[in-house]
Amino acid sequence: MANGVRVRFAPSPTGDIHIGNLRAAIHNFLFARHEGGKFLLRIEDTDRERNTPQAIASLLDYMAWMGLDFDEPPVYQSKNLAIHKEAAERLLKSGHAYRSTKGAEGKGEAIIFRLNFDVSYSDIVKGPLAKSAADLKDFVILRSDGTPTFHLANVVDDIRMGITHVIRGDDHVENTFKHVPLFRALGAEPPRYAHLPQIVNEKGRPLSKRDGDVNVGEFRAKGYLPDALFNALALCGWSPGDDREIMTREEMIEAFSLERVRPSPARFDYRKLEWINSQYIARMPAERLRKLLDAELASAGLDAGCRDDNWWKILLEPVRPRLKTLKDFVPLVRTFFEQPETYEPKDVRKYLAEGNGRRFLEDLLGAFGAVADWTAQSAGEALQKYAEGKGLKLGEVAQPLRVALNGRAVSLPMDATLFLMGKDEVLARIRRCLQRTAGA
RNA sequence: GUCCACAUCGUCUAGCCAGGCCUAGGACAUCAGAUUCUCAGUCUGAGGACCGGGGUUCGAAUCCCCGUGGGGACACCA
Repeated sequence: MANGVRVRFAPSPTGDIHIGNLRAAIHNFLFARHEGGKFLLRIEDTDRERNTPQAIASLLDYMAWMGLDFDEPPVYQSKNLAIHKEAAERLLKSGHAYRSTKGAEGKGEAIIFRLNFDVSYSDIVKGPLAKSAADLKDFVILRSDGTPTFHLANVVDDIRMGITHVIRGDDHVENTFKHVPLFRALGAEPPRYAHLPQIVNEKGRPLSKRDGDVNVGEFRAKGYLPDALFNALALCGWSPGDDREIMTREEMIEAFSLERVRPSPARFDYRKLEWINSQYIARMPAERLRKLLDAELASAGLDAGCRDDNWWKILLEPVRPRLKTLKDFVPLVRTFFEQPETYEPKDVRKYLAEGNGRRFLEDLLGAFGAVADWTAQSAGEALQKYAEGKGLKLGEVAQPLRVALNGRAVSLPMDATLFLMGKDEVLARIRRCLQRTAGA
């Protein structure tokens, strides 16, 4: 099924990947995989000042993080400079271009491509597009300093790489009227084009850095999973045509087609990404999740070294549905590593000062103390039995206990909390709370 | 200003190309109810859209025209 499809993602490495570009990369990837073709990477590193080695390393790192595996070694555009120049000279000889100093302000002669004829092409997502000679004008392909412009470099490299489909943002639609004739003048058949709609912000304008959260790095830092981001971005401008939204990569590959990409701009839905992320967390294998969460603890300076498999097993179940992102984890479990610094006054008043909360806590000291084998089940049962014995609803004792253990009336379910905290710690915290809130 | 596309719930979209199956489907978000030891989650339900105007047609969200709106492109940037 190798039908010769070759596509490329051609970012200029400026340190981080904008989600608009990332979406283009994803669609290129999906298309290549769907067609059984090749997905290539070309690093457009001709701007030497901005394109540092670290920027390139970070680009490669993000590609790997997203699982955007390319099929051939990356092509570095900066290495093709001589070839670009040679192409410009060939166009000069063939009469497609000419030398001129126009608009250069004394910089010397540049090579200009002659564009004085009608151009048309058929875009896979936008349909047939045409421009008449009157609306087109000659353009520079080789600057007076001998360096190629984007248009020349882009086209020459695409020819060299055997690119069959160019899938990119639709801010390039107009450029294509330059690129198509360039391909022909260089004796090559132009590739098929698919221009992806822009991703816009709240105001309908293209996403810019000022909007915040536009770079992959920011999403990674905020605890989003690469697969969730991939899924959300794949759905940006594209849909499988049925009602599926959460899809595995294989399902997306299977369903993907450029014909189904919408031509109109799309706002990126951050809330939906959040939801998608929570879905991925909910479905993720426990082993992987544990590894990721362990890293979260480490970066928060919390040592989980002494926690065993069972501890994690008990923890994961109630934690999963509470995570929208990985960053929600530490606040949920900090209480298992550190005593509460303060007791929420509102909760103290409601659950300890006003009712019989303090009495319950004192009783619980005994009830818990009597539990020999401390598990989530046994600790939970002790609590339940105590409540039943008093003719109380579980909540009536659970809430005061929450305040004593966590400093506030919100926590994971009590059975898990009791176990995860450990018997000694539970008893110690109850005593401490009784002391600190005495007379409150 | 010129040229080019675009326009369905608050948002992302299905439907449009091949007009009737659309009293316009799904998802996120919102609201309500249920479950419940808190918070989440889950389940059930509700509200919510074819930009406007003309045409074509027995019939238009779907085809055509005009208008409007927001956008893109007009560099010796990429």
